[in-house]
Amino acid sequence: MSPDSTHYSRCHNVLLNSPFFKDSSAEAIETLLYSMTLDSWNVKSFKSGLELSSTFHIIISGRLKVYKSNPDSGREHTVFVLTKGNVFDVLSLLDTKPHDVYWEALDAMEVLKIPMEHMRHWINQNPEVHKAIMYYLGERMRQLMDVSTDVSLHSTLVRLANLLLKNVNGETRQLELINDLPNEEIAGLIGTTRAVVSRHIQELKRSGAISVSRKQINVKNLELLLAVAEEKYSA
Amino acid sequence: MSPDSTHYSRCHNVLLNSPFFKDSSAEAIETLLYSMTLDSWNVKSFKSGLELSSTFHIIISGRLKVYKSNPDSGREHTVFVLTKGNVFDVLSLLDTKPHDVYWEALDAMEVLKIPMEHMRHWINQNPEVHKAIMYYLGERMRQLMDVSTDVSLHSTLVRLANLLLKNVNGETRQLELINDLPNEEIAGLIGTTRAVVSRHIQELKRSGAISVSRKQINVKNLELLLAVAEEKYSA
DNA sequence: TTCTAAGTGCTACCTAAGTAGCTGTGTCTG
DNA sequence: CAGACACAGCTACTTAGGTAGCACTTAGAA
Repeated sequence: MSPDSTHYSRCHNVLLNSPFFKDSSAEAIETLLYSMTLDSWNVKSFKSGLELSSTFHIIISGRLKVYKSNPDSGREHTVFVLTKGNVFDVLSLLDTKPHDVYWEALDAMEVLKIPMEHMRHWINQNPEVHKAIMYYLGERMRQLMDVSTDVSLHSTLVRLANLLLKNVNGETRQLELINDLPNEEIAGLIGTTRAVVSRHIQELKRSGAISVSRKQINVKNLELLLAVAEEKYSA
Repeated sequence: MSPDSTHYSRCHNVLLNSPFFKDSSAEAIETLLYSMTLDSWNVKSFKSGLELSSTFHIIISGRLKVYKSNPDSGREHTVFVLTKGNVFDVLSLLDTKPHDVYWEALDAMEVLKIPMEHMRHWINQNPEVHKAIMYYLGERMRQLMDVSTDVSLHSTLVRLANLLLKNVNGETRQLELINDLPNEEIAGLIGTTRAVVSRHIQELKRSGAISVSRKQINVKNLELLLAVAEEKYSA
């Protein structure tokens, strides 16, 4: 991407604010940006592990879900929702082992891409980024630990309440990142099915914790939602 | 630990073979070993996140389970079983955020310990280890991804079969790492309860896939077990 | 050796969660 | 503007998995 592209400053900004590039020098980032290409993906674009093992990506805009699926039952479980400044696939960067994870765009997206080998080379040239990368991996691992035990330790109602709490902005009380997702996607996020989510949303609505309109959940009573999440209140 | 300790060569060997120290020079490892202390832990020793955030550990012998628990229900879910050459807590190494995970020794253990700050300093002095650390983290993340979706995508029977398959030695057909664990611990590993594990073990026994004696499972029919794991056979 | 605790196997029961299917409604597209 | 989809809500039903409790066995400590 050339510095005189109309998108350049926007992309540059995303990189500067990305936790992944926290310790990178401005020069290093500019060098990197120079060898990257901006790409547009439609909503619901689908990628599998194989396709992404040879190209490294950085999200400029839009959301991407990372999920595993069981082809027999058709069930899906979303592990992450990645957004602006996040990178993928970080595992393919570390080694070349295969990886049975799928990716799907939740919105129309803009991504910067670069051949995996270029990225590895850039990292070797800029060893000061190792620290930020490890920090980034730590953050991801922390999230994964939570996801991994969530399903067996908590009921679906509690998981739903926790999902809402994790994504509600303390100030504005607005849902972020997972707003405007259909029930089906919410189900994937907490490892259950559409019907069950719908059922629990009704419960939370009836108890006054939330209000609902099409593809939109509003948190009405944060304390109540907290009580549900802590298994103190059974809705 | 001084080089003339009776345990020195054994510890030295573990470090040399640890994936975490793969890229470290012999000198660097010796320097590190010099400022570490060997400690013995009893079976069932229990540590919480707080205690381990200020000291870094390497396992010399014995197994350690890393788990999360729900104090209300008493349920536990084991995320990892760490063994010789593994290190903990790797997350506390990367940042200082708290971490609600628990550790418990499955056997009597020997661990090498060193203050977290010392370890961080040693890593800074030996940047060539960054690569091995990232690789190690990648491996852990891969495992976590599997754990995280396992519970919602597969039935307990399938998870049990998978657990056995993952830990069976292809050559000897012996269970490794998780052998001699009581049903209760196996339950924790697949995110369910003792009674359910017992039930499914009976099923697998009846179908001829495994044979069982006290705290011991033997794989009898690998193909059958594979069929169960792939949801082709319902036992 | 005896006694206790830990571990397993099993019965009977309960319920949260999953399945199937239908209706009405809002939204996008041709 | 019309038709097709996508989505939410709801009913009725099924079932895997969780709970409780007890008897028997084995291992290890006293």
